[in-house]
Amino acid sequence: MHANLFLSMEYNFSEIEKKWQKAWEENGVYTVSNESDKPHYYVLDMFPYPSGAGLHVGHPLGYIASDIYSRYKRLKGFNVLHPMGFDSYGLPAEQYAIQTGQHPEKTTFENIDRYISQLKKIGFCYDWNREVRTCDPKFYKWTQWAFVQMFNSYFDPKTQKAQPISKLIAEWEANDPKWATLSEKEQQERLMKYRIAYLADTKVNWCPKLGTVLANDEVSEGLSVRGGYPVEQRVMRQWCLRVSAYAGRLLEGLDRIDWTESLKETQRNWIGRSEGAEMQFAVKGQDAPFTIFTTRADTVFGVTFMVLAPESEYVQRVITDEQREEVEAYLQRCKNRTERERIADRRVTGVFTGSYAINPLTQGEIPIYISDYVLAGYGTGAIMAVPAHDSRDYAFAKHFNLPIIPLIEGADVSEESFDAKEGKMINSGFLNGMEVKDAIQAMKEYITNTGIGRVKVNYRLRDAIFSRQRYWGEPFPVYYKDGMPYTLPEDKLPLELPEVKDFKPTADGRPPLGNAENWEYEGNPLELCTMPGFAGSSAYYLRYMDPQNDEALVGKQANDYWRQVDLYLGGSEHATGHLIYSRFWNKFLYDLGYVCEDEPFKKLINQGMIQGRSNFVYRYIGEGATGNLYISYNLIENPEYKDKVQPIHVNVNIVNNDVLDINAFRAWMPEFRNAEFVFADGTSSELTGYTAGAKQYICGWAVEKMSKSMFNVVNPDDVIAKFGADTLRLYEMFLGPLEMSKPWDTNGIDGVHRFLRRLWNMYENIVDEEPTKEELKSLHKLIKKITWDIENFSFNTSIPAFMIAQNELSALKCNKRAILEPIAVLLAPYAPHIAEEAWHRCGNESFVVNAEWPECNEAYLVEDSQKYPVQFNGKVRFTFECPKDTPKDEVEKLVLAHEDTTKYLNGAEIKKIIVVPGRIVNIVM
RNA sequence: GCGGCAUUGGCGGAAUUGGUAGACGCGCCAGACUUAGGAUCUGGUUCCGAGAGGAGUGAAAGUUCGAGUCUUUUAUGCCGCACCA
Repeated sequence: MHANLFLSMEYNFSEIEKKWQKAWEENGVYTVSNESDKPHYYVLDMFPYPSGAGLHVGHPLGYIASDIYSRYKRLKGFNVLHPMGFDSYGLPAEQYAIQTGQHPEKTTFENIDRYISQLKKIGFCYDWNREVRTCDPKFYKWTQWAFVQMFNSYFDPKTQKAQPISKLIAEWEANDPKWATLSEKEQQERLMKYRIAYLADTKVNWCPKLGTVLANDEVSEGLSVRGGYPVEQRVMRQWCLRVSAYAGRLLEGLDRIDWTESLKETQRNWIGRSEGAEMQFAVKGQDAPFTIFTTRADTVFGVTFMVLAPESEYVQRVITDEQREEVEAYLQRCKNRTERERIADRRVTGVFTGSYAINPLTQGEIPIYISDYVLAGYGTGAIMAVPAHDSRDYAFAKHFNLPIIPLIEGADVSEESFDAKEGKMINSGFLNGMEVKDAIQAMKEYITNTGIGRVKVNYRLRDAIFSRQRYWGEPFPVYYKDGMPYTLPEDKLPLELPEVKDFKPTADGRPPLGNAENWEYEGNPLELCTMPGFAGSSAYYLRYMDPQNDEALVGKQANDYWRQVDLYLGGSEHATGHLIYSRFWNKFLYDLGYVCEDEPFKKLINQGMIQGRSNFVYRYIGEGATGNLYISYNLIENPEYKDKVQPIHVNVNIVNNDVLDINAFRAWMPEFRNAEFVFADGTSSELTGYTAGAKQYICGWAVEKMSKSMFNVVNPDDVIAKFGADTLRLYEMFLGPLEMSKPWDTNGIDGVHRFLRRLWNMYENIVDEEPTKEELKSLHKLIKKITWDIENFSFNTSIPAFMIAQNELSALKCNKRAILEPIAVLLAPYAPHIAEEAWHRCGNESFVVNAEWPECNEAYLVEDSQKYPVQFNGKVRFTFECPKDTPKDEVEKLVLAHEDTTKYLNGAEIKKIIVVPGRIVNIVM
């Protein structure tokens, strides 16, 4: 009887959460319509790769934040699109399948199912009817479709827009008599140089271990980001996307979107705009000059040699016969060096070609060298070297004993180069006496006027390599005829991924699709490569707007309604990959009129990473050690144990608030079965016979990456089983500011759980009584705070606000509907299940997720003490408004004359008035 | 080397426009209830000091009546870019 009564009051989170998740699903509460009178708002999470390990506690951080914002926007009366899907094509999914010896389709679907069940338990308000999977033919039809559009388009530099390639053909037909004389193949070859998706022989990052080429953002320090395998440079015929054509617009668009400065800066670096000049240098004894790029046109008078990249097309032209052997040896050496070796070993290397260039200003003869410090892919692959004012040229000049001519007054170039762009020019003909900045400008004008060169903007951004010699990706809708590629007609899309006998990658780069039978179109062979992982993720946000549409990627009506992603949440690791490709892809579709916004993501927030928090036990290894005695962390600095203990990672799931569950520890692994302990108070389990309970063993801890080998992975399912989804959601937000990295630390989760339990108790017996002024103040303070927090993405500070309100109201023994009902609404974004139950306990039939957000009435917040000045440190403070430029003594007079002054001071004697015009007045009494 | 961000008690972190630093939670201390406590409740908890009082937001300087907040210098940590001419 007693026990039953007690149980009925208990906060049974698992029952409540199951009940409401079921009710929401059955009633289609989160189903979103494209037809609504309400204002629209689109909140998007970066969709996950469904990896084999499942979700850990770090993954949902961003999802929880976006869910809070979505629910808030709904309560504010918006029609909110908040979808979820799976980035299920590409390397990670395939690597997992290979490692576990299964077909990628099987593992991918299993992983997705697991992800969905984990996500559903957390109580997100996703509209699952709109789920997309990039490996679904219904979805990748539109990835292939976009590729076909890119193949059939070119970038018009005049309008800075993509145009149908038919326009280019029409122009050539009209104005270029040569065009008609070209063969079909020659015409195709010429067009290929303009297409936005094009096939070209390029230097690529080839990763033998993964058996595929990789894009620049998939390679870091010469190793593949995925797996960390070595990457080498190779020339291969590959599909590429002409992303570089959009460099200017990608850069300029950053100014119009609400992203963090650091992320924009990362993209600006990656795009790498640099303003400079291209200049022609004649080669002695040859007709054709070659072109270099420089940002320091002012330093032409100090050029003492030229350098070509080893892969430069100029190289063969300038090798003299006597130098040929030496040069070829050097070129061969460069070819064999991996990217990683080149980066690791930065010793100066190079070779003289035997030829000389003519300095266009001094007419002096300068030697032409080849060195791998000049990159073929940037600028023209050739530079003019000014050792006095460029550190790389300086190192080269010192090594080969070449002259160094200082060009700036006072620059000491005996030990190192002077790279700064400041000072007065010397030794520079007509530039002498000018400031560097003016000299750059003057030289640009000079070379433009004399025809030596022209002003040029260069970008570091390269075209994206779009082929992968892998199985698990979108097939290209491309067949080959006479060695040239043609795209499939649109009504043949999707071209489905075929079954193959062996899908594993090959070390020699033959794509697995070569194993497919009948892989041809009308007797012509189909492309064997597949698309990279970023293909499917580049436009998925558009598909959510209109996921069932068979006629278009996104229907015009749906796109006009939702327009773009209003809020995008995800990790900053996608800054130079997905977030560049998506912006490029969207701009391309915008140019062709398929979407109505030029930028895909209006506002973007990066959630911080959740690191692991590892726990340690300390095995005694000193004198007489048996190997199964463990010393409590607080004792390891004691003389008897210092330097005689060995830290061992212990599973964080058997540690609670750094206290080890010693029975669970003994059961964890056979080697710990007979473990004995020295507890926090110095008593030993051997001596006292304790096995559990009263004595505590304290574990040490450290912040490390969350990984299996450190036994610090925490599964959200376990947290939910123990505390419930609402506690998990609240606690993840409570950990700290959204955008900061922080360790997952379970210490303190009890505090949040306790709060929910106490709150729960307040909804036991609701009454319809008039609230007091104090109760109203608590409520309205909370409304104001929570509203501000959510609008400013400061979710971590909301939880304390709820706790304070709960404390205040339970001290007042408040159980009034007028107070508790709006609190349930305020809580709904954060802890939707308990809020729903509370809402129903207040007597509501509808769902709290459809309720209306309460408005704060400031009148309840005004206190008598706030109407009058706050007194502190002998000063009286209040705000006195007057124009900012009022002189100080004038303000003093105004203050003294003001009726409030006499009222506030209430007869006290004024000793001093401190005035800050337009702001605050302190009056010292 | 270049760029961005951070630094506040034993810990995570508050302080929203320059206005009483340390909210809230954890941990710890004390008490209540209890056979028991890794349950619950109440109170305390920045540091030094018995106290009055003093010091205090990585360090140093500056602006200001007033600085965690603004400026400069500097130290440390994290992240991004890097032979990009």
